[in-house]
Amino acid sequence: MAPEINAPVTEEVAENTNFIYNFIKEDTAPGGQYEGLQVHTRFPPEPNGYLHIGHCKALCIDFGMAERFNGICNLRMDDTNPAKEDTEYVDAIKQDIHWLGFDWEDRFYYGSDYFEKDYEYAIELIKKGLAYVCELSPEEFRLNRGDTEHPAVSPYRDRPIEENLELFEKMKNGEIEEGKMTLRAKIDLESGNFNMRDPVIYRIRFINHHRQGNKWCIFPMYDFAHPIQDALEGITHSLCSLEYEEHRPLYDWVVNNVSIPYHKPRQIEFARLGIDHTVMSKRKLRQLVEEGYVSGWDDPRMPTLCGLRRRGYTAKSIRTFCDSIGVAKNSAVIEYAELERCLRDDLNQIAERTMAVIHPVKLTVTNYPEGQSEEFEVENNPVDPSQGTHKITFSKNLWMEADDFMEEPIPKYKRMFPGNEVRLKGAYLVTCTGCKKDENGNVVEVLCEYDPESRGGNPADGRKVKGATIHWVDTENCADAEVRLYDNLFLDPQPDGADKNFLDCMNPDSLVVLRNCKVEKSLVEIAKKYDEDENRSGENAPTFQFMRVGFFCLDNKDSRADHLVFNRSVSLKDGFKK
RNA sequence: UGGGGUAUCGCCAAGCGGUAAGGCAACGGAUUCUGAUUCCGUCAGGCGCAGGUUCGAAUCCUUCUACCCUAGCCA
Repeated sequence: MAPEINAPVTEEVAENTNFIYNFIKEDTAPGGQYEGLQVHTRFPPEPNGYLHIGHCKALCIDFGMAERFNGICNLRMDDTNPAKEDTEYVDAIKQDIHWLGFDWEDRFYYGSDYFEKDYEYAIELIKKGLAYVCELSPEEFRLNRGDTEHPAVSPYRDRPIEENLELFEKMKNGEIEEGKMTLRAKIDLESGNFNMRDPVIYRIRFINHHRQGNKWCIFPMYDFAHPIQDALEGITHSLCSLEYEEHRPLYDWVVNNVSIPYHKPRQIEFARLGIDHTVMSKRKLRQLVEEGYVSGWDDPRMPTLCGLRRRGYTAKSIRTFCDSIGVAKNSAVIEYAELERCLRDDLNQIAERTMAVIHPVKLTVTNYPEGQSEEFEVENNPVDPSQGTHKITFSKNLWMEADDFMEEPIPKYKRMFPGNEVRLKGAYLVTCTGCKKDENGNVVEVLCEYDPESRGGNPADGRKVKGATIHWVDTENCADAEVRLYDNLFLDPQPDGADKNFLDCMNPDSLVVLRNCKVEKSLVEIAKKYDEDENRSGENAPTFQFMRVGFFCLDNKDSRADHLVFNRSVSLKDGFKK
């Protein structure tokens, strides 16, 4: 049985309602303006850059809201400005949206598909006496825009309709120079809302359009094109960010003065997403890329979807995040910790556990026979036993984490220090007996003795181990790896602040590369398989939890089986307070 | 300055005249072969300020304040 149109999919749980949900519910309820219509939204990115997590919030609202009402959502490339857009981004945008798990089915459109219609509607406005050709140059236009006390002025406002028609035709035919003429909507030169002071709705641009080629030299402005696109697609709810709020009167004006075939769409605005310690504006992100502050749009420190994906963020975690932050009109800046928590939650369920030592120090089990080796089986994921186990080997010579040894322990330290007994994860109990240092006093080797009666990690006498469980890898059975540790791109929580240059706020240590890390040999096999993957940039790379260290994934660009590169997606929470 | 918005715990956020949900963070404690996870507990005598209406106000009214957006032939 087909789901009933507009019946909310989910039970009406108070937690997930928001003002937009409530508006749509009212609009589609009996007596509402869209009673009997299917909820229809759209996601309209401009193809001039890569999608970032801010877009994901919009995506979740546009697609999510439609889904919740058994409605549909279109994907539309908003490409009315030929100067800024490029086909290059279209595929990347589609890929990112699909990766997130949203589907526009067969409803993929370009704003430029409507140029013909836009043109017809412009003619309609002219014929109604609601638009005119203005010959003010851009500079003159600005000077005549008026101010708080003075209305705007255009000497061309009362041009006869016939003449407007002729001139607009000339504009269209390429007979008029760029900047010499515009088509303006005749609305209200005195409006306190400057968007209504006879806004330009068409400008001349002799530029190749990425899809229309040189078919057109006049291009509709967003404020004119967007409401028409929405109306023609049968959109009911046109959801956008807050900065369009004062454009709404113009949106409504267009919709009300042009003969649209269906119902009038309703624009509703919400606050865009802000996250601390990063920037979200396309201009700034582009600058980071172009000026080499990051390695590209997909640098794992970038808030772009391709960057987050490369970093190891799962689509699920990003959607959970967007769903958890709410929808409101308050300009919010969410703490990065919120995003991290969503990632940890997801990865904790799915990431295979493995041992890796990122700051290796030799650990020698002095009473273990030289040349002997044995195998242990360790669980792949303790929170999900169905993920099985894998084997690791143990010998006299191991690698351990430098952090896990202190010659003189600080209070509450329960790792390796002389005299302390700890457990080597999955293997044996060992007691630290000392260390060796180089001429500079740096610890180069830690020494310990194992308890042969504790195979598997459980002592024969059942004694309780006070020390920690330490991770390790066998020197005889490990691989070298490069590990990239990431931190916030910006030290300042709000690099976007009005009085600062965001480049001055950058974190010089946002990337730390460790080149001599030791990982379990079994990861090489996984990396080999991954080498054959043909869509590495479009999906998540194999992801692991390096026990006690953090969640890591293979780098989708630089990692190869003969040169492993891991990105730290997120660290583990560290409850140890020093 | 004109116009448009927004103010509820460190960060989000519900609340729509009946006596402050929830999440994140933080902090205790329990369990744990990851100082992780999980689990339990604590966390606004108060809703930007000041008045007013009301039996009762975060919710209604008035003044004020702070912050954000906007004044492109960008979207």
